[in-house]
Amino acid sequence: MAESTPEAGRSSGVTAQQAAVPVPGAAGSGPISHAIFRLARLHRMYAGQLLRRIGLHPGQELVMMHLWELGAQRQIDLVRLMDSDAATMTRTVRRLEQAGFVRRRPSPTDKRASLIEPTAASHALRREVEQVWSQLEDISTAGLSDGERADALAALERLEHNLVQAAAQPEEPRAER
Amino acid sequence: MAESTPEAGRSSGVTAQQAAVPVPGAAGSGPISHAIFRLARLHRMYAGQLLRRIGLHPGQELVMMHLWELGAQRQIDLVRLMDSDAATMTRTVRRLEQAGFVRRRPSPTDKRASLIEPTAASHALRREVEQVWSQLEDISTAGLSDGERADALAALERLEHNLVQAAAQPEEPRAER
DNA sequence: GTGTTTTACTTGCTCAGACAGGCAATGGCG
DNA sequence: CGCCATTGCCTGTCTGAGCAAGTAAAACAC
Repeated sequence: MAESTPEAGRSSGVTAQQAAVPVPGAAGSGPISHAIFRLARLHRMYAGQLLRRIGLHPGQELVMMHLWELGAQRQIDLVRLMDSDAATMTRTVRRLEQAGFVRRRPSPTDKRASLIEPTAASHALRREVEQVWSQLEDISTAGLSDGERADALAALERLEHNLVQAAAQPEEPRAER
Repeated sequence: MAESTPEAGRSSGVTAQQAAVPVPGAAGSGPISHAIFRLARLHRMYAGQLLRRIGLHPGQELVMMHLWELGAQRQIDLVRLMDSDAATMTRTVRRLEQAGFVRRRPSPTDKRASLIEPTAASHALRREVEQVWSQLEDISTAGLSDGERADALAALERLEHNLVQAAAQPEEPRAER
């Protein structure tokens, strides 16, 4: 009785089969929501695998990309760019610093802030990170025509827009609207 | 110089503005991938907020939904259903047990395994969890026609399918096959 | 000047998630 | 029967992430 999925084999690394049908009945109540959940899970998992190969943890690559692109930034700037958390950024920067990818420099104008800048050693990573991103994009959009990609992107952004809107209005403030 | 986003305001709770434009240049290299990332982030954040109100952490609701629907399950079954991790499941079940939502019962046939079953107290949660899911679905798909929802769902599943496929074949092993 | 508020950052807690290691029960095979 | 690989579960460790609280500097008051 308990054995429902006879093919459920490997449990580590890249499990593919189950990810396709994780929640049997719950999918009925919220198909889109659930699809977002599954897609996010897979995407995150895949990105994590690719990033680990180059010595980064998920999230760290975003910090590095911003730094490479914009140059030295304060932590609060990184927080706002990534819509992250100040506490998380403190620790992420510290780990990137320990890994030798970033360096801290006191801000010349603000003693509270420190400027985070990428080290020379980190530049070797840049290519690899960009490769990971393009690889992830290729995998995700494999077999899609340009039109289909545009449609998919539009759909994703539409959903995102809805959530952003909802986040802006915590609870429908008025019945009419 | 460091002040690039003048409107960047609140930093706690539901930040909406930045989420719409988090990665300026990186979005160019991987628009779909990045849209998935942003959507996942928002969706996760919103689900987390709704779940916290009913006393659950993200992920716990999935365990409970499976238990409500399928009845007592071994941990390994839950792991496979959710495509989760055995270690994570150990701790999640322990916390749900401490919260009084599940109970452990030794398996009659396998001394290694224990059966996890929802408590009577947990049934009160079921409605709330289902409400959270439908609320999340409503928010995500607000203003979408039936056709648009179907399109969005298809797009999400198409992307998911691609990632599942890619996960099944770690690195293109052979050109033919 | 002094006082208050805001800002930048840090630390503490708790959670999920991934990985590695380990332990005990299971089940197959000679 | 006994050996041995597998299975189910647990612990330790590391990561991101969220929330709460605290510190120090800055900015803005008066």
